[in-house]
Amino acid sequence: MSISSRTTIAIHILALLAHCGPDPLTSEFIAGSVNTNPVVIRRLLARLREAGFVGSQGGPGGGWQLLRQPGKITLRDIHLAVEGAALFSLHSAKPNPRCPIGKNIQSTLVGIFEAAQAAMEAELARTTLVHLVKDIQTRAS
Amino acid sequence: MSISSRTTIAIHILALLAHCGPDPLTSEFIAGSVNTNPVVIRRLLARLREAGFVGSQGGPGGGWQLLRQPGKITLRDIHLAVEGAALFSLHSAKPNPRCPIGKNIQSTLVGIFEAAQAAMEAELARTTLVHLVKDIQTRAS
DNA sequence: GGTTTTGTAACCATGATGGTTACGATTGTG
DNA sequence: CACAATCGTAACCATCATGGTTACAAAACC
Repeated sequence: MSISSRTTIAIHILALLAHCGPDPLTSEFIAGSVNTNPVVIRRLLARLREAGFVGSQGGPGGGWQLLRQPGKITLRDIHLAVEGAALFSLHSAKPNPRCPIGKNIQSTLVGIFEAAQAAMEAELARTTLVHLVKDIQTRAS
Repeated sequence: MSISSRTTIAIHILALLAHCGPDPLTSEFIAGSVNTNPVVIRRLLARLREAGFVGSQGGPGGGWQLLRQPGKITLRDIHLAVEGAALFSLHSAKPNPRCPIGKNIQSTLVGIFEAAQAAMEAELARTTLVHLVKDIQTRAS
């Protein structure tokens, strides 16, 4: 399988917050842009709040605000905040320890997979929310 | 989510074929090393055969053989042969085209996600089956 | 007090995944 | 030719992640 849409939606949410300025946005408004249910948005925003990217405020006029400068949030940060697991899955059952390959393949693969994941994340780290929103606005014009 | 164990199992299978030399291995033997069901192995090997990495032979003494030199098969090749989809998923429903962010975020993200996937694959491409088997054998000693 | 909004639990439909059984087709051996 | 070994593949199932939905309590503001 592939990485779920959580990373995409989280990036969308934060890009919208960065684009729309300092006033709070409600989960319902954000859901209208993403085209999904507000609860899905709130679930994701809960993770982004744990990571310190956003804050929330209940009641009328409430909603969600960016807490950190969008130039200091990279797509890698967002991805890590909402997608916890390692990129590659190892064997579901432990391979045969009496086979020379089975006995040692996991410890060898782990290092390779971590390097591949790090390379992917480094590429995501090259784009900040400021870059992203500028790119999006460029396409809009 | 993360990448399924298909890539890991496929690498395991081909490493075993490279390690055990030219004689064919049966799916049952391979399943014993991977610790799973032979049908799971045959399903994966069917994809690897489509990619031209292995050939099969029925009947007694039959089984599976590497068709290409293990120094010319990289982990990237194996990954691509068994895991088809793009690494990142976009929105499941189309974002709101009347929102400036929603209207253009997908076309912007696609390029970024492809670059991230390419970086990950480039890292996998650094390891061939020969390298991998040597690393595994080094750990075994 | 009443409205708005968040916070979160609960439930569900869907799809991917991996395991299992089953059985036909092919191949080699005696 | 008969038989055993092996592949090829369909069918079914249990499990899990995902995302959508409803519901409702809690907090905040007017």
